[in-house]
Amino acid sequence: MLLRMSTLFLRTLREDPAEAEVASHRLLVRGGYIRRAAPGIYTWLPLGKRVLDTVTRVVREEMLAIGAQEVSFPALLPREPYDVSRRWTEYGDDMFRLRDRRGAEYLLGPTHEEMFTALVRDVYSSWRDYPVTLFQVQTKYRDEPRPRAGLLRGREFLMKDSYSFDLSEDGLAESYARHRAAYQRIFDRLGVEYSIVTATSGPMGGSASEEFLAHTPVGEDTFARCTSCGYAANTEAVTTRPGEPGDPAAHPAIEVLDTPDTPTIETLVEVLNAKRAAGRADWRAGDTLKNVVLSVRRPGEQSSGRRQPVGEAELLVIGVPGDREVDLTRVAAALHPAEVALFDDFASRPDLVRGYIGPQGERRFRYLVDPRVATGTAWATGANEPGRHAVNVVCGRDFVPDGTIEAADVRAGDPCPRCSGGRLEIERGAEIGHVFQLGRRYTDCFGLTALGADGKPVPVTMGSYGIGLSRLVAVIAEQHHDERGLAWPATVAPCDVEVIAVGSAGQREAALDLGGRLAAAGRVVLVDDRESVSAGVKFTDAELLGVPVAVVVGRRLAQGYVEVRDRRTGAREDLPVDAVTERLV
RNA sequence: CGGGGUGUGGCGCAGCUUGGUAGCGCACUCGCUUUGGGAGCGAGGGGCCGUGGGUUCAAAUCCCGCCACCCCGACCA
Repeated sequence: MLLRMSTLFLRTLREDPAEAEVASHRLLVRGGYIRRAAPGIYTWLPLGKRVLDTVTRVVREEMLAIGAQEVSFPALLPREPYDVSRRWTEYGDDMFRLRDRRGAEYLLGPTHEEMFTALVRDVYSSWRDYPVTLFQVQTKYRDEPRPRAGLLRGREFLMKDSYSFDLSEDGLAESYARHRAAYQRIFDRLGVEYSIVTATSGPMGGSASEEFLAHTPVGEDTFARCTSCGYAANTEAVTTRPGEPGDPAAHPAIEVLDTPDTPTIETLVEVLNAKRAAGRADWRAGDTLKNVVLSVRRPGEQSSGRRQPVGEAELLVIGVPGDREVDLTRVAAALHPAEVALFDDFASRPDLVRGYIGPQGERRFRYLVDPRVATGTAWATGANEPGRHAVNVVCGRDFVPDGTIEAADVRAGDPCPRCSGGRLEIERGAEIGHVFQLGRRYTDCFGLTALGADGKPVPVTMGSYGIGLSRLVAVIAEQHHDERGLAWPATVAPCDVEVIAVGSAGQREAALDLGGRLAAAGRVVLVDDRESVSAGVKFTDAELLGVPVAVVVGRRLAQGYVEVRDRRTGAREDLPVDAVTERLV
């Protein structure tokens, strides 16, 4: 295929768009790949459309290769199936909702579990029909609270979603493994650097779940990775190695100290050392027990889909070692779907002495602790009176927590929860794929069963697998660019070669001729045949667009030579015109 | 939802303090020159100055309200 720059629907921008912060957004807009239509909603221009289609094609090929069958649901969906799954209410404000002229309610699909489940129920009935995997490539709609970074988080985005239906846990595990392997092939082919991390399942519900996170500092996910074993997990899902349990009776009795004006851990440590509390002068923040008060709200019934004040807020206190912060993202993941916020209405709870809270004695709140707070460990903590703290407060003797929770922040250097001796490092990533074993959450509520060989119904278990296609374009741009512009991997580039004509009509004709021959040999070629555009503009545009190879047809044409440039390495080489076809085909 | 900021031709911005009927660069059109690293000169086309109201002889500019958008934090492919 031959594209001519003189007629291509493209206008590059010399300056960065004001709103674009991250490189992929900036360069895709400047290079004329996409344009903003509305917040978080983008128009694809010819070059961008080509890249998106290529990414889609690769994904489709790998899905078909594992036996998945493609279907296509509407993006505009009726309310009823989402009532069945309760998501019409549970999805909240992130769902785009609308009414038809009769007042009937519709939504723009944020994800399609319901539709797939109902479809399989309506079409299949026998155990002989299973297993089956269906997928689609569909535009999804989510009214994100904050769209950002161009394609990285849009309100409209293109997604490949697939769903497996199996009659056994083993079957589900196999479908899951096949998808996981297919995803690895996809991302490898597309030149993406990524990690597979264990994840929490979020609002879809279900059990086993892994995310594919592309490595990029502009990603919105943080994950931890072990430097010696293969462990990797989203920080939300990182588990903490429990503290060593000990004998609660082995510690001296509680001792209460006057510690005026010590509202923070740092001041407390200073005072403890100054007073040689419990005969020690080596107190550190990690020896104290910090108690953080949260209010937790369970999601309640919602009738209209608008978010309403729901339920009573429940008070929850979390105990973590004093050298740790409570990471609200992790708490929210642990308590999902409840909503979590820092508690600030201390006036209403005089039993909670701010800055001096301890779990010992009688307590009127639910108390969860970090796994490091094991039975038999002793702590310095608040004495539930203003200006007083207690030492030798022993877990299992002076207080018994109501349970443990993953609430403390995860840090680089923390011990690996899986192997011994391994340490965690922290990285940023953008979620480009998510695979998980849903189980029967949807098949149960839609009554999807298969008629078994013995004439009895067999439950169907489900897996759900997604790839963000439009986000992938942004991620690839993010991982493959430099200060001059994009530098696409060959597999996703909008064209294979850009032939740049520099000079007069002779060069232009030669460039078109060369481009024609490359195209005839099966390459996708962009020829910059623009007249009255200077060589400098053509070179900088070529670097901005990021086609992997450029061929400059210019001053050495008279001697029969052209220059071949590699966008990635910057390498340049003069070649006889006739050798170019051989080299690039 | 909390914090910061911005709305002026397609893009990037100035003008606002001190009201006088809109300007610069890029892009676009025409002509001549130039021609391997964002060319020069000349001539052009294109703007409800986010929106509603108010003050005034006169509002992009001053006053009040509203709306929208962007960026940083809580959510997800």
